[in-house]
Amino acid sequence: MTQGEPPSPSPRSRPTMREVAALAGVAIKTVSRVVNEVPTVDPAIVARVREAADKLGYRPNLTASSLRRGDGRTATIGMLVEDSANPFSAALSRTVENVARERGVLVLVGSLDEDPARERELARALIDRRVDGLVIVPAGRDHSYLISEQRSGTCLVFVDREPSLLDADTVLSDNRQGAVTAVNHLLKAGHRRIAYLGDRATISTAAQRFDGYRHALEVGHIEYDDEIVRHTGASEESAITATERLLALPNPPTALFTSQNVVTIGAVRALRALGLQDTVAHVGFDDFPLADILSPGISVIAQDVEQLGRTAAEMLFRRLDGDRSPTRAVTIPTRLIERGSGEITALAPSPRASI
Amino acid sequence: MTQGEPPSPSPRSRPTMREVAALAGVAIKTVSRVVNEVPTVDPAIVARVREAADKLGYRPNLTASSLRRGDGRTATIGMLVEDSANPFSAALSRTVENVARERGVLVLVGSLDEDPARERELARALIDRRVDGLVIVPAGRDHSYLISEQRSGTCLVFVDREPSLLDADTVLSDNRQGAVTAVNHLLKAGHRRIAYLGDRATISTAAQRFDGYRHALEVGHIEYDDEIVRHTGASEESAITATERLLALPNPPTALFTSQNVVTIGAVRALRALGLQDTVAHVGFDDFPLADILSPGISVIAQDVEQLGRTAAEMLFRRLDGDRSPTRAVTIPTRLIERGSGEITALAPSPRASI
DNA sequence: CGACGCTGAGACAACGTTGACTCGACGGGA
DNA sequence: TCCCGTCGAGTCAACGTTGTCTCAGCGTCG
Repeated sequence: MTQGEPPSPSPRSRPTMREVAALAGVAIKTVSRVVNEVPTVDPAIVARVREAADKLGYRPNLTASSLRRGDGRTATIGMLVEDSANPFSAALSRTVENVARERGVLVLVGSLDEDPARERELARALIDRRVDGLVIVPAGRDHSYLISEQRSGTCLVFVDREPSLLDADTVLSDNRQGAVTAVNHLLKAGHRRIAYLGDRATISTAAQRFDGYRHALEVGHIEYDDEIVRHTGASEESAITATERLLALPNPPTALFTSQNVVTIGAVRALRALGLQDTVAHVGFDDFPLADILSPGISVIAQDVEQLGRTAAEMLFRRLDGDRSPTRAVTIPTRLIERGSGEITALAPSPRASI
Repeated sequence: MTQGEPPSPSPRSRPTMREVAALAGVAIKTVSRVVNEVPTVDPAIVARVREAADKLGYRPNLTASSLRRGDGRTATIGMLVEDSANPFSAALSRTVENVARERGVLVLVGSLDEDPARERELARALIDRRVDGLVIVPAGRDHSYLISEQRSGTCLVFVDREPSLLDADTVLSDNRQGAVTAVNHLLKAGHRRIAYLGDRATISTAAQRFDGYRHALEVGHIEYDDEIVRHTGASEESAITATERLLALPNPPTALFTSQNVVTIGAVRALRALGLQDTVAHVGFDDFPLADILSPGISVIAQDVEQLGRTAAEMLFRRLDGDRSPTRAVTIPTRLIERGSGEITALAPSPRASI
């Protein structure tokens, strides 16, 4: 296990402009000008300063620089997601990172795990580090604590879920319409008994998707039945249990609409464990990796995560560039991807149902 | 699309200690003491300062604070991964985030996309922001550019891949042994013609896994055959193509060892497209979500990502806490997970092979 | 009763950098 | 030839905070 020598016998501290200036025989300010590529410096001096900087391994201190600079910008933004290891959050933050990269901006990422207290803590921690702006997939239902920060000039953009008690730019998927599309798709395949399985109803996206579900049923003249509706949390286990219970009902659903990717995966597992994956139709909200490779492939309402992230990041940077227009709420359309599971047609009433 | 009113008519700047001090009628230093919870302040004054701070929405400026403080710590670390949207990278950075969280440290994440130039740029960008330390999954093969940074006191820990031309703490999976286990598993099922499909051989993990592959063959007295070895990049497309070509050979392999998760997924797709998923045995290196739910389930050599990330983060923080012991290289064992695809036994020479 | 220690708060400088200003040298036009 | 504008480099202070020192007030003890 042991490898090398002590990493650094004397961890001498980082060289500063002062030292570079001394070595190059110029004033600190001249070093500053060279570092910032101010064009009015004699090329010979530029060369001398560069040489001295390289020799010392000088790296500018952006922390000090942003403190002194007029705009106080740190070229860093914060991103708060539900869980950076979850594919949706990961794809979202990666997109934001890509947009930020184009501008030399780095991203501080924090995971909230659906904990409103953690949201506040992390938002504060980011603000204390003076990030230029924040992209937030909120966990909480009260964002008034951000009002003063917003007023102090921190730009905020909400993605995937809307802010509450706060006026801020927002980018959402068209959750309601997506759910309507999903349910209509199942109705078209002849299903009349379509279960809803989703995240906790306090989460705004879940609520919107549920609303779409109910709306589509209503338009389709299907009576709403509480018994086949489950607002489980976003955990595979609870989704599995809920699915098992639904299908064990005396009058079980012939189709499932699952409104979140973890829930969808739980349902997929449960259906396979019961051997019902080719019997019970299933459409999930949110695409997920390998959904196409299962048999049957899982039909989903795919969110355009790339578009969500890119739009949010671009809105943020537009604000940072001085855009003072009224806040906007942008809706990104979703798309039905047919892969098989959603195209299973309704059976004649099952034996169980006819008992 | 349009929503609210202008977000902030006058984006007045953030309150400072000076303003809090003025409002509370005390000296700036006293505010500092209250903020830092120095116990020698009169409770009445503490209350007055707190009130003033709340009223103004004061938030300390960690940027300024870390500049002035003796240790210059920013309570921020950097994490460079291959692609934060890839499940392996995402899980790794999430683990690091969790460890950091316990200490109130935030994580700046950057994706390298296997680009050594980007590695250098991002490492520099992080250092310029004076992160306390760096956890790196390197893309490049020369890390000497970090020597001076290391000497200047920036702590570095490498994960998943080792540093080159630099002595630094390292946490690796036991890649060679994992590959040996995979190949042995296939040998045990009777396979004698086992293809290797992996990432570019310049990547150290890929090289180690390839080495394990060769070693296991040698020990098993199987002659190495260049024809069934492909060092494709880590893209699904190239893995699909490579798999197709391998199986179209006059003497095709009866088993596949894929040495990286994206490559594994590509191979899985290709096998299914060819209808060979129940015929050709397959073990992949790296677990991936839903590997268990496919049919057959994909047998894998699972890395203990949690352990990798946690160990790396803990090593980093130990250094930050002043550990000056020699650098260490820790190896994390891997684990074979049997799910079906790796347990397919060798067939009698296929018709094609006997032509 | 006076010197002394202690406690709690303020004054001041400094962290590394940059904005605003200054100053010397040089060149061109009157 | 002289003055003024220009250009390039330097001086100084300040960003928001904290380490160090100072100092006033008070209680205590010989």
